[in-house]
Amino acid sequence: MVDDSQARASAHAVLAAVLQIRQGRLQALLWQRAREPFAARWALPGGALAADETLEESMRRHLAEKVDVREVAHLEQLETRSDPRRNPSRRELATAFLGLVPSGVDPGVPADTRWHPLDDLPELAYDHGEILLGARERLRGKLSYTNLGFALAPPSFTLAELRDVYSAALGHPVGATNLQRVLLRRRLLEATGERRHYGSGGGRPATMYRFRRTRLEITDQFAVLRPPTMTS
Amino acid sequence: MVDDSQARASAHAVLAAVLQIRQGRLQALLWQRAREPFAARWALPGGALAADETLEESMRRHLAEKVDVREVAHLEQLETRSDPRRNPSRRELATAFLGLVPSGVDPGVPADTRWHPLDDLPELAYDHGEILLGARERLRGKLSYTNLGFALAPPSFTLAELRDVYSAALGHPVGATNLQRVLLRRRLLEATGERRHYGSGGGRPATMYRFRRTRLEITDQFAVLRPPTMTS
DNA sequence: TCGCGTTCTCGCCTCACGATCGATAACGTC
DNA sequence: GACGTTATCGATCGTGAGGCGAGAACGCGA
Repeated sequence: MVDDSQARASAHAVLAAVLQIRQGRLQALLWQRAREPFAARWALPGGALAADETLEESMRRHLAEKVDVREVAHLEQLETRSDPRRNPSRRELATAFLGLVPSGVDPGVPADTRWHPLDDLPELAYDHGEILLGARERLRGKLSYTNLGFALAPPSFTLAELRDVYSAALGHPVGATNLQRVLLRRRLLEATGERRHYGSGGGRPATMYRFRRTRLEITDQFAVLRPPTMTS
Repeated sequence: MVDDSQARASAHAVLAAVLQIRQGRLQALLWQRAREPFAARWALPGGALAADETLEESMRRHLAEKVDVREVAHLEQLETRSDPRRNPSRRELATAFLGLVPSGVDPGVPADTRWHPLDDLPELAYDHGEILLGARERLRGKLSYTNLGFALAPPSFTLAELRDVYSAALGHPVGATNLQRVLLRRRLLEATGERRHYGSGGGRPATMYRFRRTRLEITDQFAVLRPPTMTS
């Protein structure tokens, strides 16, 4: 155990914005505080950094108390918050993370923990509200120029399902036709060979796809000022 | 003063990758360590976080020891490094920053401090080499979809000069024609009304431009999966 | 003053890519 | 087997980036 003076002095916390598409909406994992400060307010999962771990190790350790960490398909560091007054009781830095859980799974969570849609949030503890909105912006940006979709989509899916995932995450309608062409041209998707129905009624069965790679990759060099086209 | 146990326990540092285009090359501000560990190695400017300041305030305070901070046109937080072994002498977290100095000015620096081209670096202390390369990647990305060029370019410039700035920062040739069209279409540049010569000999004088805004702005919504075009 | 080299500026063309729409394919259901 | 439903694909359009070359605007020297 660390003694109290060390714990107070080191005071570095990790916080996760864990996001998942649930019921067609982008939702975040929050838990309700029991004690002061901010008793009864909702907060991001997290906790104190220990002496011998990296920030990411610490984040996974604390997340494990709330969800099955194996369900988290992507974890990435965001901003480190440092306002001396962000925690009223004591000076504390906090490094935020973005965690993504694929759609479809429903990890068991403790009694004090619940999913909340990002477009209908309660008031949050500390600066967690800002962190959450920042995490959503990061997600939206990276969905467009990386293969990050793999972390939100189920292991395999029809294009209609994938369209709904992207649409919920981005917050605006997305054309399925276009989504297919873009992701196929970038070679992000491959057909599994199976087919399945989307809705209840009949109709042509959709071919199922999966993401080829499940690690983050940059897939779109930014348009402007690209190096001279070297056509092979 | 903080006592030793607190200083050891809190051990959070800030580090800046300060970049500028000098002699047509992207260069970083480094200082040469006098003491162990890593004596005689080159290192990023920075220092310890104090108890009552934010990370950015701390970063500006420490930077002031190396350069005139008023010359730093942009300062933005990067990754927080947390490997327990990154500092061999003691556990220390470090939050990295990206700082940009406009081309043209030559801030006075202390005797132990010098500019080094990023494509010809010495071996650096700690993990500062990785930080520096990460900072360059961030810069290159943001140059393409924001107005960040303002922080590297002089207050006013010809298009040929601006092309050289972008070319040095991006590491590949950039067409002046195209650069003009892109930046004008995005309304990032405006003509100052003056004209000036670029090289030594004669030639048509170039019109001078400046950036309209000197705060970071996103200027290019990512291409993919854009919301439906709402033509006004 | 008149050419001449130099540098910048602008317009035209091409190409790649996103967006949209309509036609066709592949099912369930009655 | 006809019909509604859903998925898929191709054709087309618009837009923006890249490339090239003609002309514009200078300095300089004969």
